[in-house]
Amino acid sequence: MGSISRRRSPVHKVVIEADRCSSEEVRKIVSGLPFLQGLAEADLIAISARFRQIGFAAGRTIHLAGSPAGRLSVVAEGTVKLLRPTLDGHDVLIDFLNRGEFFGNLTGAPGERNSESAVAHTSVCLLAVGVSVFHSILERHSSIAVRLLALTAQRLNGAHDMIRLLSARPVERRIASALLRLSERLGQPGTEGNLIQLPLSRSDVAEMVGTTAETSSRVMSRLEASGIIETGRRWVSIRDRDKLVRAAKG
Amino acid sequence: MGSISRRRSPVHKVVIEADRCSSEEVRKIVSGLPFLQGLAEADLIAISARFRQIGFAAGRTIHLAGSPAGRLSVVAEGTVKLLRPTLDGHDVLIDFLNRGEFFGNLTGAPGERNSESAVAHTSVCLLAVGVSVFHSILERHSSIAVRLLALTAQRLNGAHDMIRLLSARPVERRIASALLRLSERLGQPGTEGNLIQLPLSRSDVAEMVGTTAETSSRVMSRLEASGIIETGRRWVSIRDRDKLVRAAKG
DNA sequence: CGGGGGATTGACGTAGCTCAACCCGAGTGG
DNA sequence: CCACTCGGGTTGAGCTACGTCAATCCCCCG
Repeated sequence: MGSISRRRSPVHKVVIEADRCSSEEVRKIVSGLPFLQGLAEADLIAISARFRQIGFAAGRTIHLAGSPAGRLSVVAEGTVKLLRPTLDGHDVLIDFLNRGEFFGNLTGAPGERNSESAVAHTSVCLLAVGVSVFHSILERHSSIAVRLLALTAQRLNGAHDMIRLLSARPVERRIASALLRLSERLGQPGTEGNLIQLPLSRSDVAEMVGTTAETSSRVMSRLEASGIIETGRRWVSIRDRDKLVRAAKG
Repeated sequence: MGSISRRRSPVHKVVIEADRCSSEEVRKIVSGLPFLQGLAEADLIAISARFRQIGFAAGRTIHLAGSPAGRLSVVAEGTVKLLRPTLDGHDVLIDFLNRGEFFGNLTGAPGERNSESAVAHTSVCLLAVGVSVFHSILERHSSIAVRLLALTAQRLNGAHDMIRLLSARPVERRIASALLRLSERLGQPGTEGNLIQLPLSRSDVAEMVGTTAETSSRVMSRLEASGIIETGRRWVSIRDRDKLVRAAKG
């Protein structure tokens, strides 16, 4: 069936030198941010100037849960993952954030603490502002708060979706739902179905749906054997969305 | 051990006639809303006037997931539960909302749809505004958006906590965590430890942590036998928080 | 070429889902 | 005020999904 044996990961690889993003596009990215739409050109330029860029190599920790939330960060390039530590030590993978999505201190309130750890899943470039600066921006341009509110409500919605997903009981249902969710958020239609644009290991999936890497491997092998997905080392592509939806229902 | 045999539920019972809340306190409640703090007296009064009160008897559906999100509602009295329908039909209990908490269309954007069903868990009194009115309030008093943003960020935080909780694996851990969460949000210190101020059945707990009513019953019996909680028909009280925390760790 | 991280696969034991019977307490209607 | 009913809770007996431990393989990268 089809051409399964694609050797290399089809996921586009993000490479950024350790401490720099490509400088030229910063302004463009900032201006393109969803929560800054509708501002006057002059304001946009002023605001852009307040963001600093920071790069992280894949795997580096951006900040730890519990640390003081000193800034708001926006993903300019690459993927960040948010992890929340459990009471018994290890981490739960809460979400992946891609270009344009933000994390850290959303409200501009001083004294907050990060409630999750942020880790560079690929190498990433971030645009960041300190809380106090961000707070003053919010005060000045209140329309931003309205837009941020909408985006945060959307994120809340996504989190509730995750909660729903996690209460499904046969693990296969959880995994199928998780893959659907990811492919909706990050999927790119291509020749071979819908590739999830993100390096995604079995353990990543496991940490997302609350199971073990072994079980996740078994389930995904099964899904692949049924022609529902196509997968390799750290990548997954949806081959038959309808069947995947059916698997998510049970 | 102690006086287990408390016959009647110690949870304070909310009774409201079917279609009305006690009218007098509406203004007071609206003025006390966290996201309206700091407004001028005159504005507060004007805004209060836009809220209408609606009562629901326990068990009635306030709105269904998928229906047009025509208003923002605030809980004035009683408890509302939010349910999200799963792909295979039944519902997942996402959260309980008590006095002062809001649900529905947070952003004032027209055309949105409710992403979860809201059900009166006890009899409730709601204060509601239509989206368009709410939108105009937001436009006019932008500080409200900033506060709403903070509250929504907090809710997002709570949802992420729920996600973490749900990935814990022995069911006992999930249930212990869920009870802790509830008691932090709703607990009231009393003679017999920390009572969760909310009618809470075994199935409620089950729907929250993604298990069955039977298992939840077994686990809670075990917890009671170990002197960790005290529980009866639709109520739960924490007797030994430390041990409960230990149970949540595993 | 060697090392390491990702993935697969097997064997085994148990947590917990399912089905089912049963009890109890609280409303409700006569 | 009693009887009935119904929803909530408990408990038991299987059966299986899946967690655990362990061995092996295979890319990828240095």
